[in-house]
Amino acid sequence: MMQARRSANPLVRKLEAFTSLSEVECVALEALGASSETVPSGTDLVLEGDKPRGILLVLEGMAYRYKMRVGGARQIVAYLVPGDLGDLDAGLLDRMDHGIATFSACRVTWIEPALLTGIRRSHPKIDRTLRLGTLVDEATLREWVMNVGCRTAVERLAHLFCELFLRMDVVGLVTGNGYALPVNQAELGDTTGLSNVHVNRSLQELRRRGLIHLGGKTLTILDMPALRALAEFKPDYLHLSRHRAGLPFVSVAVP
Amino acid sequence: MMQARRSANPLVRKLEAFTSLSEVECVALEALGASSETVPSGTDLVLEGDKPRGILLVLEGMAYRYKMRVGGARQIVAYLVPGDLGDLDAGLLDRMDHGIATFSACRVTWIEPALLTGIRRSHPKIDRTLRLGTLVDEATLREWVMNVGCRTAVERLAHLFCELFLRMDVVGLVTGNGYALPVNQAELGDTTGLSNVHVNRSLQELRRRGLIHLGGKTLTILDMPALRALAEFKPDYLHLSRHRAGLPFVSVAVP
DNA sequence: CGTTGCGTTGAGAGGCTTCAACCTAGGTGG
DNA sequence: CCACCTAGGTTGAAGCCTCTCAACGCAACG
Repeated sequence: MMQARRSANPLVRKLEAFTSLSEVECVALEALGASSETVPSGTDLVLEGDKPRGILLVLEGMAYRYKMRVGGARQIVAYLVPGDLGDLDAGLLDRMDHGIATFSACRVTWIEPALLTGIRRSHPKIDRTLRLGTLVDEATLREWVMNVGCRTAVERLAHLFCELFLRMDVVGLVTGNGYALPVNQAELGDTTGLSNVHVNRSLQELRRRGLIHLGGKTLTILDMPALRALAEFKPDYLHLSRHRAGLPFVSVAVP
Repeated sequence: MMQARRSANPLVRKLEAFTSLSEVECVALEALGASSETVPSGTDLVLEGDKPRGILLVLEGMAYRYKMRVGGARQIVAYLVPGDLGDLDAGLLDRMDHGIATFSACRVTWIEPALLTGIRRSHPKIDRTLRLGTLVDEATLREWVMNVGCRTAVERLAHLFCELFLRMDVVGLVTGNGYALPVNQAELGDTTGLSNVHVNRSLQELRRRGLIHLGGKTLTILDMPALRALAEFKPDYLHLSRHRAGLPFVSVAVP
């Protein structure tokens, strides 16, 4: 075994994509996932206007941040996959300007701000890496503005699938070039600024070109180079220095 | 005079919109703008792929963050107005995933990361407020995803103008419901994901409805309530607790 | 076995883009 | 002082990408 056994805690797995952690640091982080709760799909974890309570950590499942228009239109502004953490400094805000809900059943935990602060103070490397994670979240938002701002429907979906592939791979949730995507077509529409009808047609286009297979809430990427080329996907904004993001077909299971 | 004289440093003015600063804290911040350089409009301050050098602070003028597509299309993903700071933790990144350039002639300064770290360590309130500023930057990005994702052309422009009004007002750069907007129609298009032609027609629509006046690089808002209603502008995401953001016509000059 | 959620398909409408031309103001050089 | 040049704003026309509305299929489920 060249590689150390990977932690069961997705936050540890994610941070290890940015840096190498010591045993002590891993243990400190593992404690964060100790007590967790499981919520069904479609649960509102945070409502717009709420006072933030603790820092959300997703351990299993997929969730999303969203904003609503008065007419009922919804814009999904971020996906949360296992290992993703809510805003580190959420405690500074008096009220949330957006909501968070679950795509699928999720195992989540709410971290006491003081607890996290303590860990960050006693483990500078963890602190640095968490702050780096925040920068990546911001970079991802910029990429999403780009996505809805100047890509076509097919390109937007392709880009989303490329991004999620890497983010899921980092936490070891890609198997055989596929990953769980418990998101229906209407939700993909709210993500990409498209109607559900047009999402449907664009997905057919991606399938017809032999780029993806999407069924049973699992997305499989059949031709990663072509999908990346179509989306003009440049993974640098995810800053996964230790992860072999440049390789077209990256999988965790490596000798 | 009920109100203390406002600092000449826009960063101080901005932070005072979030919290009240002591004399000592103000002095510490003022030092950051001591040495500045002036750059002409159209200057590339940071190129995509660059290694970040210092933390950018805009003192005068307007700049923007952008990303390019290979075909030459450009997406502007953020505006930087006086008082706006680049990423606090930019030093953590090895290379920038986006560029920064100036709309107009700008006075800027590059802050030594160690200097800023020192100030943050010795002044906890400044530290908190700067981190709050980062949260607001992120919230603004989410709002921009919303803007290009699910608003019409006219609504997108209206929303942008409402947001900039408040951000400029916070640093005392609104006079008579107008502010400097040194951005041409093609650039507004790259901001909102529209063609320059359609920006032109949408601006005409806003003028025709008597909502704005735009000429000579100055934007004047003629009917703020109507403009806000059109854009569904809810200023909460800017978290300007101390600023009277809720008022339709806010001006700095107050008895 | 009806209901419900979700994917799929068709047809028509509309918002926005592209291309192209033209206009205007400001700056520069002869 | 005027001719020219350039950047940027404006307008028209044609087309297409995407939306809306509506219907239908289908599998899961009580």
